[in-house]
Amino acid sequence: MTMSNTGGRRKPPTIHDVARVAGVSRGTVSRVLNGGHYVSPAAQEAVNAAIRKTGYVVNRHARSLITGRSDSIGFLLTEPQEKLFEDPNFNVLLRGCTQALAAHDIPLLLMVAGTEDERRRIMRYITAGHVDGVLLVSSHSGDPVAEQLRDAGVPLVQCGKPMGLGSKVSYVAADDRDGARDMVRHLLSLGRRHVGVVTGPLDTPGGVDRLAGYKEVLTEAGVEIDERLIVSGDYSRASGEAGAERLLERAPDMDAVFVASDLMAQGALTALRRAGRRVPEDVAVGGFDDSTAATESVPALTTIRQPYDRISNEMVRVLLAQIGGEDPAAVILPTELVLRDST
Amino acid sequence: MTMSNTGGRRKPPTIHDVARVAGVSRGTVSRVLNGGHYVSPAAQEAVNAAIRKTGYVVNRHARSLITGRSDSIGFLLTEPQEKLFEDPNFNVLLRGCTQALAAHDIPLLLMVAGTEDERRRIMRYITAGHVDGVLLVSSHSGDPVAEQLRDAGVPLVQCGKPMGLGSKVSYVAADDRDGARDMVRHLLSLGRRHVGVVTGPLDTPGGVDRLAGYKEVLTEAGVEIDERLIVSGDYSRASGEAGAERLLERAPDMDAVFVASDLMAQGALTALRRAGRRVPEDVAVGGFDDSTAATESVPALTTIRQPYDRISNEMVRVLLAQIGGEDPAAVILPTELVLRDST
DNA sequence: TTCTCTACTGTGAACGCTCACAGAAGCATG
DNA sequence: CATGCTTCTGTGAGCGTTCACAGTAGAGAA
Repeated sequence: MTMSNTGGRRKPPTIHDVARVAGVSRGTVSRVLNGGHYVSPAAQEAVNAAIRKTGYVVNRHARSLITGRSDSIGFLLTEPQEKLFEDPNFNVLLRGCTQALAAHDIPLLLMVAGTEDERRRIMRYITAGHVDGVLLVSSHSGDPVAEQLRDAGVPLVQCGKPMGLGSKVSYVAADDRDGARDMVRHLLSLGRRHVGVVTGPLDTPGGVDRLAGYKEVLTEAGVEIDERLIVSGDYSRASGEAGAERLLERAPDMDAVFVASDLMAQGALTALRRAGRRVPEDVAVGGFDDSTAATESVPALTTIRQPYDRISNEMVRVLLAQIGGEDPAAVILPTELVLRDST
Repeated sequence: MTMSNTGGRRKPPTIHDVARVAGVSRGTVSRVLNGGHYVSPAAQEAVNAAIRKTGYVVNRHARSLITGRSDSIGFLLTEPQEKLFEDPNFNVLLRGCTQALAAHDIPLLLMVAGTEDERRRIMRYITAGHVDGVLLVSSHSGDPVAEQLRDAGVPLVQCGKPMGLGSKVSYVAADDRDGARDMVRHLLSLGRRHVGVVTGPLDTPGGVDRLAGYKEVLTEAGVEIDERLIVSGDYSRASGEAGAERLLERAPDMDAVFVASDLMAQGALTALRRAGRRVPEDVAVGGFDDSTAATESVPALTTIRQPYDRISNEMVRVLLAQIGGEDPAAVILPTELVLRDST
């Protein structure tokens, strides 16, 4: 007479069971589980065999209860929700972080703070110690969440350079300024001299740095900076379209434009097409990000590749280091010019 | 002389602290926390006040240790990783599930099983009871993961109809067949009679059902089914492009095409443009999904809207019900025809 | 009065693990 | 031979909850 297995989950084996099977004590099993120092090779072996035999998996709740660590980390997105859907980079980042954490056997908790209500609940959850650290993604980068978390003593790494420089918060970012420089240099090298720019939001470091790179290269090349050729956007498709329209209106002789995100560049292409300009013959267009939008556009966008795979890896590395007691760190990664059909 | 706060996190208050402040016992606090039955109004009040005052948040690890529940659920994606980046619907689904779960105060663990190795680790994690249930997204829907989880007694809801009908697995899906019918009827109503189709993968129910809907409407309308007008794709942009190319080659008189995903439809637009066909004048194009790809295309795609917000809500609802002891359930949601510029 | 029933409250035990400590065994040193 | 050191092992306590149980108080019925 055997019990039927169907339906209910059977109770999983505990550290006790493993100890019994291996013929050792709980303590020894625990030591094997946590690095195996001060354990004889024989015991080590016996315990591992018993783990395999019983199919034991550590109960993380019991462990966390005593260690105070949760051995899980939060991926926090504080964005109006449309952003999540619009930004193709987000996926890449999320996937990268999941993978990097999986290598450490650390689960990722996804938290989206769209509304004020969600924000409060999430903050309570985090500060209650239910995650060991937070990977923060938020583009309106004066985000109070970062400071709140830092003040609560929660290890934190932000994606992208934060606004308040004084705040000691770790971050990982691409080199926006240098990327912009590369792109504008490239446009100049094509012989274009009336180079417009649609910037990102100028209350974010990314927006500011990309504009700074643009100005720097023009000055360096002896091209006078023309305020008519500078308009600002907010990284959305629509703002790219509107921005390009305004540029054409103000400076019809524009022969190239650096658009500070691929999504905006897509919008700019639409506006240029509507105005009867050929790309790249009449106007060369340069984007930023190398997102999926860049390859899907017609023509495909010349753009600046942000190394999102490396960014996610670095974010995880820096966060784990910080949880391990190290000081906050800033990492800036190089970008790369990707040539396609729009220039 | 006060201790500095900076740096370390202070120890959070426990249920003991709350009990002391409220002047009641642990048991009473616990009862308030779990629904408040058999608690006097006065005690109720005192406990709530004490919770506010102390800033108490329940320690989920301690709770889980004794209840056996984890009060968290897993969002499992078993896909080759490119899919994650390509599919704009994935974001919508993920966001929807996060939100629906947040309403129940349940954290979502994101798990991506790209490699065989990841798959094994994740299965061990899940079957060890570290999540109470799983939301499964996988397009190659003969996925063994579903059966494995079901056999392990893990509550499970799949997104999209699973292949093996015999397996008693919950799922939530859009009405693919009916959506396809609507689209093809629409194309016929425009006076088109040479309607091609680029199907989804025919080893998936979605692919099969959309094709079935197509055939059904044609037959119903007395239009003979022409095998030259049927090619199959795999939902990727590239396969849509190749598919449309093959259709034009085999049936140059094609005046409409139903493409079983927006992403493929984008590819089809590229192929049609290259072949010198105007859309929608020469060839009307209908997509499927109403993803962001549909509005970003030029021209914007007429498509079939899948109610992803409702799908995610239903997935969560069905999963929680199943965790609560109810039987597996299948939910099929209606689609909607969205008219844009491509037809 | 005495009993029963209901509404409420407190208490000890347990969940599965890690940590600190105590102790044993082996070996070299005084 | 005692002493110290290193390497290894077992044991009790406790992490913060929930749960089952016992118990109290008050109301109504006999």
